[in-house]
Order: sequence, then C-alpha cells, then structure tokens
Amino acid sequence: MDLTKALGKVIRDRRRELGLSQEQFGELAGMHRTYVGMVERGEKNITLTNIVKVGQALEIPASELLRLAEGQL
Amino acid sequence: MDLTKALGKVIRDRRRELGLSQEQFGELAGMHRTYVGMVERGEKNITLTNIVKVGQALEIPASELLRLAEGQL
DNA sequence: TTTCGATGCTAACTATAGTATGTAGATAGC
DNA sequence: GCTATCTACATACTATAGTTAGCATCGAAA
Repeated sequence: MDLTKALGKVIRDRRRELGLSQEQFGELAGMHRTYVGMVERGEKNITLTNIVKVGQALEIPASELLRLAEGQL
Repeated sequence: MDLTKALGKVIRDRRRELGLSQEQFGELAGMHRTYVGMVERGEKNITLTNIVKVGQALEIPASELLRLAEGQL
C-alpha cells in the first residue's frame, strides 16, 4: 500500500468517526464530493494545501495525518 | 508565513546541513534544480508524492517534514 | 577583476491535480 | 415492493503543479 492510499484510509476512517458523508465533508473542507471520494480511494496525488484543508476539517494537523498514514504502511 | 513557505525553509536548512547544492539535491530526489529552488522559496504547492521524494532524499519522513514546518508558523 | 559554482527569476511548455455532471449500484428504512 | 442516501465510476473540463531552457546576479576564490 502506498502513502496515497494509506492517507485515503486515514481520512475515510476519521470522516466516518465524525459521522459525515463525503458530501458533507467536502462542503466542510471546501472541495467537491467526487474529489473526496477519489482521495479516500488513493486515486489522487493530493497537494500540501489540500492536505491542510482536509486536516482542518478533520481537526487533525497535516503532519499528524501523514504520521497516521505512514503508520499503516 | 504559510505552510508552503515554512516547508521550503525546512527543506533548505536540511539540504544545507547535508552540504548539497540545489542541483545535487534535485538529482538525488529526482527533480529539476529550478523546481527545488521554487519549493524552497514556497512558490510551489507541492504534492504528497513529491513531499515523500524530498523526505527520502533528506532522510526525514514526510510527516516529520510537515511537523517541522508547522513548528515554524 | 575575472572566473566559477550556486541560486533567482522569467517564460514557455507538458502533465496532472482538482472541478463538475451524470449514472449506476448498494444499503437502509418505510 | 418503493424511496432516500451514500458512494463508485466514467467522462470532460479547467486550473495549476511540475519541467525545462535561458539569462541575470551574487559571493568566494584565484
């Protein structure tokens, strides 16, 4: 599993913990619902600014998101 | 200072610690020297895969790169 | 002061990240 | 059975990340 997929899993798990649909989460983070799905499936090579946006919506710092993702490899 | 610039500073400092020029570092990380300069100056919104590449060349995990960058905000 | 390695910067280009629409399948509740 | 919601997926588009060449500048060493 590469880091992109691992990060997607971290995001999905945390989003579900918060009880949010992809659409609700996308609205919160300022991105389209289909893009959220792609990121969660590890199909997109997300940029730093978007990692930060996702982290803010999930209330997890960007560095911690990556740390959790690295922990799954 | 935004996280993009902060990350650039972290990368530059660490690259100099290793005694590498931008060109040497670019070769090591598999990216062009001008792009390295842009990232170090915070002019580029780097993607996850490139954060990882940079981290590998600097021998610092991606999550730690971000943690160091966040610490400078 | 000349030379040289390193870096900044611009301008173009190519590749791809990110946006958006529509459709289909799955699941849960009525 | 239906109906709602959620999500996967294909597709096309737009924005921008990433590449590259060329030239200017700067500092250090000869």
